[in-house]
Amino acid sequence: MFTERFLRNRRGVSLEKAERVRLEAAVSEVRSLGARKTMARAGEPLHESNLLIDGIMSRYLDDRQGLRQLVAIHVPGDFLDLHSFPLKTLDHDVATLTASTIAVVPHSEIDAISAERPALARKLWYATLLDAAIHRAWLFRLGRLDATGRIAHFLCETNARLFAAGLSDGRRFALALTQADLAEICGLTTVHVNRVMRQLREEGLCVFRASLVEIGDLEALAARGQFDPGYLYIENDEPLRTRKRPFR
Amino acid sequence: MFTERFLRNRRGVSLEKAERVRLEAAVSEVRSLGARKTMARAGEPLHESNLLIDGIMSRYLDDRQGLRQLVAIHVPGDFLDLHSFPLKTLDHDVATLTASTIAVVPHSEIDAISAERPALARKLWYATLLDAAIHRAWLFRLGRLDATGRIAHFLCETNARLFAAGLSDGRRFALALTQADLAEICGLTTVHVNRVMRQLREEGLCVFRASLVEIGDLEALAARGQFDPGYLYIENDEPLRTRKRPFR
DNA sequence: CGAACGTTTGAGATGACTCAAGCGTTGTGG
DNA sequence: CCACAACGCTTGAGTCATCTCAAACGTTCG
Repeated sequence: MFTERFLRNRRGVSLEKAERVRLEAAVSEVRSLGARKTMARAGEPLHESNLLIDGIMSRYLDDRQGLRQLVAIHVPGDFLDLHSFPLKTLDHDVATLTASTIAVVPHSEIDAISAERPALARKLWYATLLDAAIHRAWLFRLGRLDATGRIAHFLCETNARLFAAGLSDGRRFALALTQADLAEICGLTTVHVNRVMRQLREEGLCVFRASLVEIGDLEALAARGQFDPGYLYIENDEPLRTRKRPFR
Repeated sequence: MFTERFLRNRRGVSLEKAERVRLEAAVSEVRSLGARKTMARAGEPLHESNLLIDGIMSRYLDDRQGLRQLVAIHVPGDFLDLHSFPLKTLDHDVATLTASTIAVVPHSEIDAISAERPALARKLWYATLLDAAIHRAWLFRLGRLDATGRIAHFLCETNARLFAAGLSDGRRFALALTQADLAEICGLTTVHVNRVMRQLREEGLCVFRASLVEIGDLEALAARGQFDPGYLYIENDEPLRTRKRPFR
């Protein structure tokens, strides 16, 4: 039940019944966190990892003026900071964006799992590498796309991830982020995010209002953000696939 | 001998003698590759991973106009595309930048290792998460730093990584990249990279000429790029540490 | 009702880009 | 051994995307 969305709809790693039972048994506690709360800080030694059950969380790095760069967001089903199991400490901070519920898994349990069940351990490894693949897509976004492309790419990605988790129908989903959050994700200013959102709205590509994203033209939005869902390793991703179109 | 530099000087994961022997035994072949050769393409099913022994390699994503964004570079000691073991296919291309030598490790061997030696398997996992930590630093670089900061940050990072591998004295190292490579790494144009390099040279922070990087003022360079080596998990990183200074 | 927060819009500044051209070095074939 | 092509580096001039600063408006919540 806690693990219902974990690795859901990912190619080649569907969890067997026994594995799911084992993972459920590893949960020591369920916690609720308010919106905008820090959960872990860079450098702290950690002894547990957390499965996100509900809510949106973020991982970020601060610059020397106190501005943030988000390096990841997490949606329900993600195994948060599983990275801290091999690494022991994190290189970044983790915080909630919206109010969230997490299932706590002590590292000692993951230890036990990796000795008992190499196949399940490999699926946990896979989950962390999916995060790395998403990091790479974010690098592409920041390095090669203009402001409109970055927002378009992010919205397509989030649509796809929520679709895999069963939280988007492929066109429409709840997302309680502010324009300032989008700015910290896309390396832009809030003001400019606002102008881009207006443009996307006026062109009919996407409307983001009252914590609801409605994609008007997925094909055009994906083209604008040069988005291809391949890196998310989603099984049955037909509703997300679009014809590749030339840029602009 | 192939694994001499693998995880060298990383906190908490020094390889035991027996582990090193096991890993050496897993190498099926050693290959040489010329400069600028593609080694693996996105989407291809892979059945082996490679330990980089000598040379510089890159991982990149193409945009729709054929421009590249590099998402990682690899230096000797890195386990290239170990990601492909859990993921089966990669989401990006891998290519040499300079002529390189690699030790091939079949996935079947990694499979055997993860059943036989959970502790060593966890060190392999750790190595892939180090890549992810570096991705996050690159995200910070692209999202929050200006052109000069990006180049400064990249040069500090590369200095630190080569230092860990025993290939930099902490101030001076060989690096056979072109300004066009730096542009693809930092999300800039070649022309602008050239202007930034001149500026760094004129300010005495760093000279990059004839495939040799000489850092004139590491403290100032690190401050300019807001670089802190923590995310590289390097043991005995004193020569790399600098006082944190306000930006600019 | 007022404070806090998020969104929206305008005007002007600027960092990085584009286009264009020249220079130096290296490697190769005649 | 020279000529020339290929490549990488360098510089200039003009343009444009995004930022900064500033202010106003709407909504929510206590």
